[in-house]
Formats: sequence, structure tokens, C-alpha cells
Amino acid sequence: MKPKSPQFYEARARVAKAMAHPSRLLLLDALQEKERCVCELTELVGADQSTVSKHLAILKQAGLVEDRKEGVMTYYRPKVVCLEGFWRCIETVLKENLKSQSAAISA
Amino acid sequence: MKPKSPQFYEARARVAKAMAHPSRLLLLDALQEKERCVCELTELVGADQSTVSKHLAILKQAGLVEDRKEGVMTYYRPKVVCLEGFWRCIETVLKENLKSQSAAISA
DNA sequence: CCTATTCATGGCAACTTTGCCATAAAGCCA
DNA sequence: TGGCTTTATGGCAAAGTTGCCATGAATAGG
Repeated sequence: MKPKSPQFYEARARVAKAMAHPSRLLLLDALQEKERCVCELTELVGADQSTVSKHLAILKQAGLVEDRKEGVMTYYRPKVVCLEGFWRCIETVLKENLKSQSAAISA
Repeated sequence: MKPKSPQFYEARARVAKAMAHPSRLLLLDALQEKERCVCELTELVGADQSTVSKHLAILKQAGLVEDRKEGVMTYYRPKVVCLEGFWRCIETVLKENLKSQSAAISA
């Protein structure tokens, strides 16, 4: 393995950290489908508007979403197509882990 | 979008959190190549052995790696193949973001 | 203009994560 | 057995994250 700089892994960690919260994963999932305003996303998440606004700022800062202002509204949309496939892969693997575990228990 | 339970996103967040640290990303990257013992990984990361051991426990708990004891050594190896492709995709997108940003600045 | 709506930000307390130290458990070998 | 190596765990202080409140800025509509 070619050794990579600490900065390299810090850059990756910034992206992973942005994903490391249930509400932000819900936001990413909701945006996958279509562009939405903060008011709609606030409704969806069920937290304070200021909390959701901060979550969105974190996702934007990580480069995972982008925004567009229209009058008094801000619409957010995904900027990255990597997430769906990643989670599909992760969930397949974790499900198989569970299966072989429970097989091992009942054996 | 079919609404998903909080538990669904918490499960995803557990995986994302495990990835959300530069040292753990370095560990995952090093293991991608081949199985390694804790002593070698400790060397690589350059932190205290107990710190590395805890990082590895977090990765194992998330289902991203598994371990195998051989005498006094513990060898860790990846359990998931989703990471390389995911990071390649993320890095491509972020690099393009940078490019269009600097184009916008110089324009 | 005044008010309502939408969104972002500062502040702060509660909680979580991190990393080192000390220490313990377990295998190896003389 | 005794000492050495390898790994895991408890403890704790420092640092980071989270969420709500209060508030501010900007637009839209009477």
C-alpha cells in the first residue's frame, strides 16, 4: 500500500462524519428522491427548524448536497450519487452476517 | 419515499460512525490489502496500542472487519467490499466540485 | 410600512468520543 | 515457573457533537 497522508484520511473522515447521524441520513434519503425546502425537511425530521438547518449545513459543507435559494425558501438537493449503492451493499453484507450468526447459534 | 423507521437510520448511522475517524479509515484501507495483526496496525497508525485496539473493536462491532486469533496475536481482516468503490465515487465527485469552484473563481 | 414566513446563526447545557495510562489476561519459550 | 510479548479493558480528562432557545436577516403579501 502506498502510504497516504493524514490529510487524505481526514478528508474522507469529514465526509463519513457528515453521514454519521440518523437525521442526516434521513435527509440524504429524502433528497435522493427530489429537491426539497428546509420547511418540508423540518417536518420530515421532526426536530427544531434550527437543528435541521444545522444538519443541512453540515451536509453541504461535506459536499454531499447543494442548495438553491428561491425567494424566501432554500431548496436542497443531492450532489453525489454514491450513497444508494453504498448502503445497498452495506445492508446486504450486514444481513448475511446476521444470517450466519443465527445459523451458528441454532447449530 | 416509503417512510423508514428511526431504527433504520440508526443502523446506518452506526456504520457511518464507525467510518467517521481518520485512524479507522487508515485501518480499513490497510486491511483492504491484507490481513494484519494489531501490532502491525499499531505501528501503522502511530498511536498507543490500546487506542488502536479500541478503534478495531469499533470497526468489528459495526461489522466492517472481523478477527482471527492465532496464539498471542489477533489478525484483523475486512468483512465488507463496499468501501473502495464508495470512496472512489466520493472522491471523483468532490474533485469535480473543486474544479468547477476554481473555474468559477477565476472567471 | 407592518406582519408573517422562511431560513441561518450564536449561545449554551447535556451527552458522546477520543486517547493515554495503568493494568489484566493469555500465549510463548527458556 | 518466570519473564516477555501481544492484545483487551477500565478509568478519566480533554475535545467534539447535538439540540433547543432566542434572535437576526431577508422576502413576500397585505
